[in-house]
Amino acid sequence: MPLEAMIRKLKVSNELDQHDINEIRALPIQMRRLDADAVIVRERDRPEQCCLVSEGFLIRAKMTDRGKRQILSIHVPGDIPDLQSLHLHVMDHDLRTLSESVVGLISHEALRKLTRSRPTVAAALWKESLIDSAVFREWIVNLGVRPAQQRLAHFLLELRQRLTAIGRYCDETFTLPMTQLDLADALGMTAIHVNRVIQASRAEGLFEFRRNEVHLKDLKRLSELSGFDPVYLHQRADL
Amino acid sequence: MPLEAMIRKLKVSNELDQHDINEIRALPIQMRRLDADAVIVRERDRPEQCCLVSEGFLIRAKMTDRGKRQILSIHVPGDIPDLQSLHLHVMDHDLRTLSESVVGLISHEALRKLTRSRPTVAAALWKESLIDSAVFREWIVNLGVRPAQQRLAHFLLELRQRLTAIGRYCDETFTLPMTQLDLADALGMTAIHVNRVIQASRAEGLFEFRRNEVHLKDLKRLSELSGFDPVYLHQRADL
DNA sequence: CGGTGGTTTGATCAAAATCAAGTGAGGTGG
DNA sequence: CCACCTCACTTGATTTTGATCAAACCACCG
Repeated sequence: MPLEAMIRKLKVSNELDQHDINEIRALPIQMRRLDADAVIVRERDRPEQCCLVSEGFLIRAKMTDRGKRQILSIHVPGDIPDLQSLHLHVMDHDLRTLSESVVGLISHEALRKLTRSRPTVAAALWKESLIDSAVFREWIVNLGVRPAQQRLAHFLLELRQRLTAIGRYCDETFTLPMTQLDLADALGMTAIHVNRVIQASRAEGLFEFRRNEVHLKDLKRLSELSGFDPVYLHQRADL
Repeated sequence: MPLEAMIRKLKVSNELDQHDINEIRALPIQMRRLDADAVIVRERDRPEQCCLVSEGFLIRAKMTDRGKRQILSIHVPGDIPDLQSLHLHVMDHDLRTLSESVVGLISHEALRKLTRSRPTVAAALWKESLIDSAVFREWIVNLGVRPAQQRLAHFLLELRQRLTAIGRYCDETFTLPMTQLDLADALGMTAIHVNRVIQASRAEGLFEFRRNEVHLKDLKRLSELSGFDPVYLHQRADL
């Protein structure tokens, strides 16, 4: 049922009619279970299909010539993290699993056929990639101007918002299968510093982060601190 | 002739047939001259048209609640920096001129009509927005992992590459109407530090930057230093 | 001329990186 | 069942990078 997750996700920002939905449901999809930390596509690959997340967490990341890694985004069920490969034929970054995951592979051919036959779906997918872009912009702001603690808080609040939209956030708690080193590579800091920021935040009663579980304890102060404003996620107002 | 610049730009990454090109040429466009540092659209606006750059430089930027500014991207003739507004109705950032500029405004309505009648053009525009996204990703890497001097060098080399594609780079020299403060806001550092990095780079014979003119003196060392690799710009191989 | 915006310099400070050891929990094999 | 291994996390000491503060300087412009 990963296509259901995709439909649900698309509906977060798009209007689709029954016909569109039926055509999406009819997409040929090849399910695949993947271990944690498995490579899905690598920089410079030329994939022939897109990857729809069904279960688990994925990241996109880029390595520099100096051997440093920058995590570019984190992906949750319903996302199609390599949708861009439909038009950009060479990958400019890696796509990997964070945790054990289930993904559905959909061939570019099938997707292209769908976008030709259903312009509304094409527009919805285009829009998804534009939201993806908006998330990158906010990530730039996060790295560029926010100090470490605010940066982490903002990251967590974004994730909270996105997980809420797919019904995977409740009791102010969610799963986040990232090590402190992963967080460091996402937030442009060192693991040691991430650790110190986590401890400081814990001491201040902002949130707990233990064994891949995040528990947000003071949403109000977290959003003041981080300046998180969900406008850039372009979700429908009624969510 | 700003539509010619757009066509030229689209051709950098796309194949368009004569019919497509004719339809693009037929787009109704309203030309406008703008002063330096003029606002085109602001965060939270809901624009009804897109802005095609004809002459000059534009930036996209976001302000935080703390009053800090992060520049997200820089735009040159041929770009449509707010193409995303076609599908994302609320602006999540500002678009302003850097220098005195000429832009062409094209209504969303006309663009939507064009994308419906010419699927190839729709795909080309989608692809442009995906390249935009790829540029954001590299910007994230720049902010996240590269130290100040490499960061600036990378920024300049990207600009060089993009200006070359539109024929505005020659003799290893190009116009860059940014103050050191603008550079600072783009690169996530302070103007003072930008100044020191520029001076150091000048002393090392890497480049000169005076009165809005950049002169690259040692391309080889600049690219080694910055690790610049143009793959992410997704330009056609034959450029 | 004096203002103004941009650049430059120097001195000091703070945030985060780096270096160097730990601890501690879970998993494996003897 | 326990020794031990590994990976993640934690702590402390030290250094570096870049930020902040303060004050010129300089060129262009009205």
